[in-house]
Amino acid sequence: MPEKDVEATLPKHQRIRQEMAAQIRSLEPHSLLPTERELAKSQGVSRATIRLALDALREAGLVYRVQGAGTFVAGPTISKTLALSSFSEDMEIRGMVPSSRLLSADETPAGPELAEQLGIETDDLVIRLTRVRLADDEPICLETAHLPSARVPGLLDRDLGGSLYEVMQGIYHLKVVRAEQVVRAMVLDVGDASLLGTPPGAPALRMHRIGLDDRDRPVESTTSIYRADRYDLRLAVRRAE
Amino acid sequence: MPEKDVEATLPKHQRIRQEMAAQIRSLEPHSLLPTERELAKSQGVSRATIRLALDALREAGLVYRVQGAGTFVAGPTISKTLALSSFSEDMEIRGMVPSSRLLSADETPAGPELAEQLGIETDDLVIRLTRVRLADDEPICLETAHLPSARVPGLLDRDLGGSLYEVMQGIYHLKVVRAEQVVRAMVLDVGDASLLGTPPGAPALRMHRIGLDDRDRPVESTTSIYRADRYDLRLAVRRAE
DNA sequence: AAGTGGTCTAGACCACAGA
DNA sequence: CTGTGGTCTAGACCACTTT
Repeated sequence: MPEKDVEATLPKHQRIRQEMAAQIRSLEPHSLLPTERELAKSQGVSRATIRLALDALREAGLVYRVQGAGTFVAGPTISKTLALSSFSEDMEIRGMVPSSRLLSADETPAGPELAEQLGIETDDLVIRLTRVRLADDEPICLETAHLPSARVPGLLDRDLGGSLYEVMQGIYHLKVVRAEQVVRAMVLDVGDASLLGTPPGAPALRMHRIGLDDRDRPVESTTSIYRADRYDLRLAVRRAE
Repeated sequence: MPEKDVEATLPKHQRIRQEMAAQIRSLEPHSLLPTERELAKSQGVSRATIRLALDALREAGLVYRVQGAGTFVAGPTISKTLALSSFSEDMEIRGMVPSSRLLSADETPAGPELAEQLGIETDDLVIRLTRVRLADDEPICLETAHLPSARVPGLLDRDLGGSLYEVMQGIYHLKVVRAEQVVRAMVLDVGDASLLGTPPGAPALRMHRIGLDDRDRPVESTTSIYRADRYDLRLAVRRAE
């Protein structure tokens, strides 16, 4: 029962954050929350701990604070703060069933560009996976991932039909916690269009991602091509400062 | 001289954050920073204050922390955390000179869709601005903004050739601090293509934004169409939690 | 074992909003 | 004015790594 253990060892501010998040969903936008001092008292913790929880809720776009006035429930948010997510998670959030069709899986020397992106040598090996990603059995995305072979030994022998992130984390203890993404619009050529089941010349979103682990080391360089008619990118952005 | 006053009234953790950000830029990636306790001592503040500064630096992607080991300089970041920015700011960051060609400016009833987005009544008035946005005198983006007339009285009589956000903030004290964006790929039709100086059928990024002020009230609904060959979207994303 | 960041406490004063 | 969130202190113990 890891479930209970995890909950038991959760820091207080995270537990409080989760409880409050659940409650907030049932409140009207712009309703006033209890004051930080009241929450501290009722939860039996210090105000600093409550502030940690509220900070996270504000970061997630669930509440906003007005100095001198109080803390309020935010308006509805269609999108999280563009949390980094895998294709599988992304589709599950949208209520669809993700699947995958493997087109190719091999190992080659990185070459100059990938070596630079992944922080390895030009002739170090990388594993290259090309997959069609489907949601509810409809092709949505064409994805080519490159991983440094040294970080994922034996990956090619594993089941590659599901979430790559889950395999990376579960088997290799590789957690992608940060990524740099570049998004462009493009039109599909004949080859890509046929793989995605669209007419050639249809628009698509081309996303390139370099994923970094918890020590800021690059662990993936992935290019994804999404059908524009089945996919959009939703993001909540906040002013810096 | 508001300059000095502002600096003088800056909270300590923000001042420390700025100092450290400047120093970090001259350090090698993955170098070890002083410990939080050392920083607290050398800056003459408490550890909690140092942590506030470091939290902001981590949020900005400049450092990462490893429990038990220390705080380190992050690798180079091509993109900020997709800070919310206006077209003008966006182009200036890319080292280009932004300008604007006004196509139309008028006032109409909101209608059901805009009313819903802006939280106003269907027959409340909105100001609609359509502009071609240029960078270094080349058309980049076709932008249609809708603002609730009640929030920006007399806007149509002002100079609309520059940053709308600057006018909103400077004249009307409207600060957009948060936005919901939806990004899609599209192909340009004949009309849009000719305004942007591209062939019809060329790809473009279509971005719709609802901007919210510091009290979470919608203040703009804007659609921007960017030439794919002159514009990409760069974003740094982090894992939630 | 020693030292790091992660969490938490119990206070305090400040700047600001609102009646 | 009162009460709010914003900032800050000076501790303490815990979880974790060992650049």
